[in-house]
Amino acid sequence: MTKPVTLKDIARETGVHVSTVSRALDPNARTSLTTEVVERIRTAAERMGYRPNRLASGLRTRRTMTVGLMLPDIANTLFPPIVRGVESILEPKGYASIIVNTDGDREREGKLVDVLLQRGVDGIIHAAPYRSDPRMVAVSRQGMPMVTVNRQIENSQIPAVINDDAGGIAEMLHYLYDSGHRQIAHIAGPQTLSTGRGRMEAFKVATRELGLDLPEHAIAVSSHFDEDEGRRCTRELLATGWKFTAILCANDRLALGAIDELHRHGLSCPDHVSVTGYNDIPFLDLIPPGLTTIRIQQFDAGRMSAELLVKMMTEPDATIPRTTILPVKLIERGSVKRIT
Amino acid sequence: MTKPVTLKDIARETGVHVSTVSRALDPNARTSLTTEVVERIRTAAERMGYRPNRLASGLRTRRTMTVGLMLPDIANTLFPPIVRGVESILEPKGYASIIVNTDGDREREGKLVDVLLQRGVDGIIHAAPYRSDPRMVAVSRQGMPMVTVNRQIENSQIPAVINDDAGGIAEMLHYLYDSGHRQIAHIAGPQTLSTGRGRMEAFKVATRELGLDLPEHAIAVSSHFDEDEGRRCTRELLATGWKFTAILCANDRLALGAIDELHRHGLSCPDHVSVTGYNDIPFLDLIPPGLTTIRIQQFDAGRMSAELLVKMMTEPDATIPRTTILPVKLIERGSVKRIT
DNA sequence: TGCTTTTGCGCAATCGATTGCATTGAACGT
DNA sequence: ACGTTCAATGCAATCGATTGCGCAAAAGCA
Repeated sequence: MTKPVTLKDIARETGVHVSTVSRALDPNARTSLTTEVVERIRTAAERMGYRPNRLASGLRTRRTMTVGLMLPDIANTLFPPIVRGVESILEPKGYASIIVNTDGDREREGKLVDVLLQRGVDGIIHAAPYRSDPRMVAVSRQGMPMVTVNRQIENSQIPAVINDDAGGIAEMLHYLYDSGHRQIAHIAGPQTLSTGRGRMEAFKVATRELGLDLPEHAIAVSSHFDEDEGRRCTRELLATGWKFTAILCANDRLALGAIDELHRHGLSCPDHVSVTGYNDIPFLDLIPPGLTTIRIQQFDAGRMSAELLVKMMTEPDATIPRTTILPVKLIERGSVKRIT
Repeated sequence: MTKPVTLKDIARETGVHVSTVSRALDPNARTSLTTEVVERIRTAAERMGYRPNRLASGLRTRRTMTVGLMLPDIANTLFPPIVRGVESILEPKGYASIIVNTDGDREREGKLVDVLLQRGVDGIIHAAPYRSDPRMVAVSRQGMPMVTVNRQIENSQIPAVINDDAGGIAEMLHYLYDSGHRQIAHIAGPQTLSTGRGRMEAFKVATRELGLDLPEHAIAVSSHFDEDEGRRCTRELLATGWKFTAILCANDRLALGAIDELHRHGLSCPDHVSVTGYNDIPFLDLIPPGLTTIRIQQFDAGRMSAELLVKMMTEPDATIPRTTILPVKLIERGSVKRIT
């Protein structure tokens, strides 16, 4: 690699000291320097193709202008829009981000946090925390600016940007109720995740408020937010013998699995059973019968989490909202049938 | 942030010089040190929770153990699997990656390369280059290890890991031919990209070899690999009045757009017109009529590109294949109808 | 004009880890 | 027993940028 131009090179070229060059190139501290000198240095820097060495400046200032972005899995379509939202704020401000995939594995999460710390990130945006996540809480307590997005760590002071799960689930349940459904099953997400737990709690609250008296086995709990678990939980529900007319699923992939499993049992959606999802992942509108779901604002959630993080990194004493809840929207498609 | 433990801290604690600590902790250079000392230092380091500062070591050694990963858009489902493939190699070796999204914008690409250079990346994996991309070629010429994946920069020495476009297109065309189709249109990808250009050339070659005599306007060229352009090109094809029975599209999203546009004109796929895609993006099997397409190996492409890059970074004199072509596979679904 | 204040810039330490060279002490050979 | 060799560790420079302090010259003041 051709040796890059350094401050020293510019200093030699312009006949001044490197500290002068440093000051001349610093847009903030350009105090007490002749404009003539500043101009001379800046043109020289430009001409020589100077690019500041972020490593060196990071070492000295203890600010690397790097943030860590922890995801469960970038290949899960839920997360790329969050990433873009985050970048939309960070990149213009000069931050670069290191993305790591935890695969929902606590041990990996631990290793990856270490990786981020070794690289001296200025802050961390965590889209894959567990409801209880002592390690991340500890890192945060040590003073590392941190925000969670999409999920949250319960009983912690870590700011979270989440979607209105309670509102979304309630709205969906009312929608099913208004469509005539009374026997409504729920395929819940993993109870170790705030989204899985929160949506299940919301389901219980909302059914109670509606006066629905559902059997104990109306809820099947999945261990992963994926199609296979959607299928397994559907089998579990069918095996109870209970005659439900709708399944409210904690996310879209569980719902896709549920629809598939219903078909295998000769039950069609929505003719025999209505199914609803959550998140509104891409291409859902093209997949028959068109999953009725709750659209969440992934990009905005990413954007807002980055805004909060920047504030935490640059204004340590600023007041940061503990929880930011974004509104959601019911998307009506074909997977819910009105019954009488 | 609580001050991290440094070599100096360990040196003070164990009563030796920092250079001794450095050597004791270096798995390679642990030569000529008493095992007793090494052991004492290593346990102390462990106990104190030492984490090496990658910035400092990178500054000194000029190896940051960081690579840049340039994508068009992480939200495009084609790319996350490539990213995971890349990480599967880099992460275990201690590399972190900085991901940037070019959005197919040359100016942005330039800025982002600068960002990567400032951060002293040891190498770059580029999944979003143009067929002609002088800036990236220049960076490569300066000695920056670089590999392109999925696409390639033509007339350059930059190693590329790509899929067998010629083979895939030929296979698909033969498949259509064998299904009785003779009037076959092509919606080509952007001609500024090696994939768009290459697949179109392959289409021409393969039609010639089959003795198909297609009209000039059998090919509609898109400006982006997306649904809207698929629709526009389909309108263009329909407007010619030529009676084609199949459209071979340069990628899946163009194909989805094409099917949609055909429907709007009262033409169904595959009953009136057969349509084929390329890439085999997720959920395609769930979208009727099931797009017949070519499956490419994204994860493996990512993995191999990372393997090549690692080799370039660690063995500067190693021989690196200029082009690595991965096999593809035709996935038969319902969007092609056999005609007589 | 002589003294104080301000301005403009250089000096040198610093961030944490690495590494060529110097040094010390012990082992070795004769 | 004494010079030589080698093993084990210390010393100090270095990577590139930043920044508190200091110094000299210029400006301001009476």
